[in-house]
Amino acid sequence: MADNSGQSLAGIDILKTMTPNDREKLEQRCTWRNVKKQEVIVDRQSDSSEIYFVATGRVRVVNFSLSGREITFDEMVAGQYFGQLAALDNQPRSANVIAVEDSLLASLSQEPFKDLLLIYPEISLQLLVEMAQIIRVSTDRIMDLSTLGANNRVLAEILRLANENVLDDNTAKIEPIPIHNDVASRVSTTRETVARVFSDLTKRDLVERQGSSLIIHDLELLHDMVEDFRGL
Amino acid sequence: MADNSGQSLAGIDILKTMTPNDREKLEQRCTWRNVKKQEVIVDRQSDSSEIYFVATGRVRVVNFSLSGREITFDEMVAGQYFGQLAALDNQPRSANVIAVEDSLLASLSQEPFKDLLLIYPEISLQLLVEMAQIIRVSTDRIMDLSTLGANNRVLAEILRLANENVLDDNTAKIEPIPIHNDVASRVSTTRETVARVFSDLTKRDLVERQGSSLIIHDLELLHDMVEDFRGL
DNA sequence: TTTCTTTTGTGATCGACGTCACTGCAAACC
DNA sequence: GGTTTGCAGTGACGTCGATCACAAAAGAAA
Repeated sequence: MADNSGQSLAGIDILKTMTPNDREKLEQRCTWRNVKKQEVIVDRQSDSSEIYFVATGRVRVVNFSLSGREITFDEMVAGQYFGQLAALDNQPRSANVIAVEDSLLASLSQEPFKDLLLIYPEISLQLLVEMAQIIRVSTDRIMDLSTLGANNRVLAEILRLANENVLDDNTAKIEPIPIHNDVASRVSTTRETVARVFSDLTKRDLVERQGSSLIIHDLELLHDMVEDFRGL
Repeated sequence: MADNSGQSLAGIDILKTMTPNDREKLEQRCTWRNVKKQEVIVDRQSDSSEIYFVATGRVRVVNFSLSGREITFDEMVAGQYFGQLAALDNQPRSANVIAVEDSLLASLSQEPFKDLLLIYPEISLQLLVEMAQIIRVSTDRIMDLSTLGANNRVLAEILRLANENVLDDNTAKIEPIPIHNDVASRVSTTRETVARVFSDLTKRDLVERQGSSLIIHDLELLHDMVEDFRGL
């Protein structure tokens, strides 16, 4: 007996312009799949080409070097999608996607996806805008990797996290404190380096641990620290 | 008296599905501009939002760190386009674009460009595919920067150049020999490092200079050298 | 030719950071 | 309770490659 609970695309942002009717039809055409934490959803170099919608949960887009080093590209949460590259150009998958939480996914084959783009030009346009954003983020990351040292990339990442939750004008809260290893894999360094930066910031009272969250005391100073190093 | 010679969009690949009639109308709506070698065409952080088509010539997409280090992202030649990110999402320019040769450019404002996308869904689709390719290249570059040392990134770049002009199965020709500084700026290292790698390869007879071109003697071995280092 | 300018080749130095190797916690599980 | 597993913190060491500093070629221009 199939459990159809929650198999809705209503929460998928990029599909929001669809008529409820069309959306229900699309729900039928999708393959629904529950994945467990840690489960591999798509494998780099494989030649599948569906696009996936995240109904619930959270997935991570990562690659590994042959030496086993993990490089994180992005995380998609409920309402978002991934796998659009192969769905568009039919080339092998450019990265792995792994569930970081138990998740419910809907996958749609390449052909109906492309049909959808032709029927709904607004979806094409939104997809273009969101892919433009991905390119911008990648560009920034390439700049960071090319011009900043490992310590400063960690600082820059802390700054990015802090800016998502600014308190008053010069302090911010990061919650929960991210796992060092995850930070390392997002800025291409080692967990040791991340640990050293955190511990240095704490010693200099720029940052303070409060339970499960991290308070940044001087956002501007942190910003200047990154900028200065960019300049040197 | 305006010189309209060559002001045609006929050679622009992404516009090839347009009717000749529509294309001529589009040519009228474009702003045409001759730029000289070295001239700056778009400036990072500026808030212009046109898309540019390269009628003739060659341009380079680059950024600079505050310290003056140059990072090259891409080069567009006659028939290609650039500036689509800002045209799509209206955010500030993500990079600078500089002419590397005297070039003839057509620029089209955001609004008529977006209209074009709605009238010609095929253009939207091709744009999506080409932006997917940009993301793939960026992803690979992030992987290279994260997992390879500077020397091996240079090797990887030589390999990429070599694969564009393979002779028999295991040798290739690179012509003209690229300027070390340009290579350095494409793989985020210094010209000194590039010079050392080239001179090392020459000493080991893996590579040979013949006039203005570079012969790669053992493509496979070169490939393995990069792979090995990826693995370590 | 001579004189600039651009590009290349190479040695010496030195600091950042990846790696290895432990220790110390804390949470989870039996 | 004890034991296991995952995460965090920190020292010691070695090395890769950026930087500085010239010198030599090779083109361009005069």
